[in-house]
Amino acid sequence: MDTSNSSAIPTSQSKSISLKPVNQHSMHTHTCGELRAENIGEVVTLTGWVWRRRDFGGLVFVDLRDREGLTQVLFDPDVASEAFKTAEGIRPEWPVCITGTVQHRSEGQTNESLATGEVEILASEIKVLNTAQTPPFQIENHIDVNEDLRLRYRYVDLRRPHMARNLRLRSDFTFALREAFHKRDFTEVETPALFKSTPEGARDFLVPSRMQGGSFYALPQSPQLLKQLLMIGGVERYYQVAKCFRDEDLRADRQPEFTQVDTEMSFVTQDDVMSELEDILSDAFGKMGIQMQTPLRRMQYWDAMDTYGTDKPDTRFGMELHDVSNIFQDSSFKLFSGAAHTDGQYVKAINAHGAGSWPRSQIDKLGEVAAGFGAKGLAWIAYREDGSVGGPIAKFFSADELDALRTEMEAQPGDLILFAVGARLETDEILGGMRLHMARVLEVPREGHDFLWVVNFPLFHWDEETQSYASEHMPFTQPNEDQIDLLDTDPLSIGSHTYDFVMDGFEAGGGGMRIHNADLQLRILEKLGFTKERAEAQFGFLMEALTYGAPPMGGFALGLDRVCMLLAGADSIRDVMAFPKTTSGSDLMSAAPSPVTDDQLKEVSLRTL
RNA sequence: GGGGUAUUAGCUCAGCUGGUUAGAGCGCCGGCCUGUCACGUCGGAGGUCGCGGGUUCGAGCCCCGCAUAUCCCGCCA
Repeated sequence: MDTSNSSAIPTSQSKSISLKPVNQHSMHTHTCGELRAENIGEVVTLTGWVWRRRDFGGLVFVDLRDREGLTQVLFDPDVASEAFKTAEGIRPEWPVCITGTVQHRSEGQTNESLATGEVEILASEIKVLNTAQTPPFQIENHIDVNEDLRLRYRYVDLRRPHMARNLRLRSDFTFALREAFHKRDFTEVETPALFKSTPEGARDFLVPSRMQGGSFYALPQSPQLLKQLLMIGGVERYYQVAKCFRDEDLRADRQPEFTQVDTEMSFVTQDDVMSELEDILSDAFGKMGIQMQTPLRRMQYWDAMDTYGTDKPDTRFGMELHDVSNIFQDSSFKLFSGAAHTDGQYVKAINAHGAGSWPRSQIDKLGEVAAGFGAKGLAWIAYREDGSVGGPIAKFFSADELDALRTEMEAQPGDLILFAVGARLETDEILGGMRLHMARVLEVPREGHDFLWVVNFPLFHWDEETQSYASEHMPFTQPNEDQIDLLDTDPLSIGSHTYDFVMDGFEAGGGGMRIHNADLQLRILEKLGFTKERAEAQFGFLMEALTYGAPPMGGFALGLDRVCMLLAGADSIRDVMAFPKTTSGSDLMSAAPSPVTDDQLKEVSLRTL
């Protein structure tokens, strides 16, 4: 969503990183964002694109735009008749080179919304460097353009000031991270983009091998295995700005290729890694003008689930989940009292402030929303403005129950209490989803940025579909040492050395300590349903490496695109990527993916003839 | 794989209950204009109403299918 005003000046977000070029070589003497009153009298040359042209017949104004901003150029036939004639014929988006004298604008004609608004250039010469077709859409922030058109003409879209600003912001933040890592003696190592297919987890992008027909590389889903091997290789402190590839369906915050700022450390404890990361992140965010208080809050996984209904809570607003099972233990409403008396069953609730005055029909529609989060129905009670209690199930509750509920939920007149009944995770996820939905609909304010760790994820969860244990994070995660005995008796209760970095309700990064013992790694893989043979075929190289003196290690990966999206205030990571793909995985500009020739297929043994 | 929304001029959109020649703003082209800055003003061009089928005397509008974009669920160790 474009919220910027019409002043079309891309500016770098980060104040502390110097963007002033040193010994810059180019056709111009100044940028279009640079000239001020102190430059008056100087003869300057600017390059850029024609943004707007205002032709007064006897006088032409041109706003010249480059990535730094806008400068007004004045063409006066009495000063330069050739240049004036040329200026009458130029059109928007033509690249031009203009030479002239910086002068103060006429009395009362300065433009305060423009950084260069005090001055203008009285042109003596203009060189047309190229012409341009009328662009498919106008180069303005405040125009919403269809995504397909923007992507088809991405190079035009990128000229829009907010897009230029986003790319600069991303560059600044990436640089700040690199600086932070580098000055803490991390080594940046590039790992291969052609690697082995390890189809656990996300689907791999496959690359057929020409030299070994019938065999395939895969593009890495992350450098996870490679960075562990780097630790075994003695790198000790590694980082990389790494492209990752996952062949899964897209979302506003998911692209098939994306960037992680990946890191790993050796001879460390979990606290060592988290403290180091806090230093690095607060350093980098600080350079973007964002204060991050350290140490960060650490929230236990199950606390996050039970209180916010998600493992990536946005804690900038309340509306927490409450376990109200006790209140309804003896209720005549059997759905509630039944659950309250059953082990592992809960009655939980959230309070949506202000939705209690909604009309019945609107509240009923929430049931469909809740169904989307797995609810079979949605029970609710409205505390009406007139003091009465509304809702189809209100009649089942005693005055005591309603009072206890009112106290527990801190319900005021006009509040709406939404219930979920069922198993722990089930109720958490339903109400977690409803909490975000209600916050969005009720426009609950969410100011500033919110950072926290969610720690101690379970090692496994039970996958109903495959009827097997599955890693909550990934198969190389170090289990809590004092719970390893539970592997054979109660694996689901084992916690792990894991930490997700949550920013504004997004999973902005995640990491953990890794298994550095080959036997334990094999045990875990077997628990995940691997036979010894398959574990060997898939991860044998890793387990072999672990036997050559693997140090204790742990690390982290930051989702660079998501963080940049949040920093830019964008709605999609597409807006902080230069050339993103559509939700069907197409590049509309180049029309990739596209068919290839039979000859190409034969070369990689995908077609025989 | 499933669900929602959208698709009308170059762009963003309006188009009522199915009824005459499909409109607006911006942009574009041309004229006029020496202080504008989203300049003003006068005029003009510009439409396979996403595509295919159907219902109807008549379809931009109703029905079916398809395509594309987008949001969400599944999926994303």
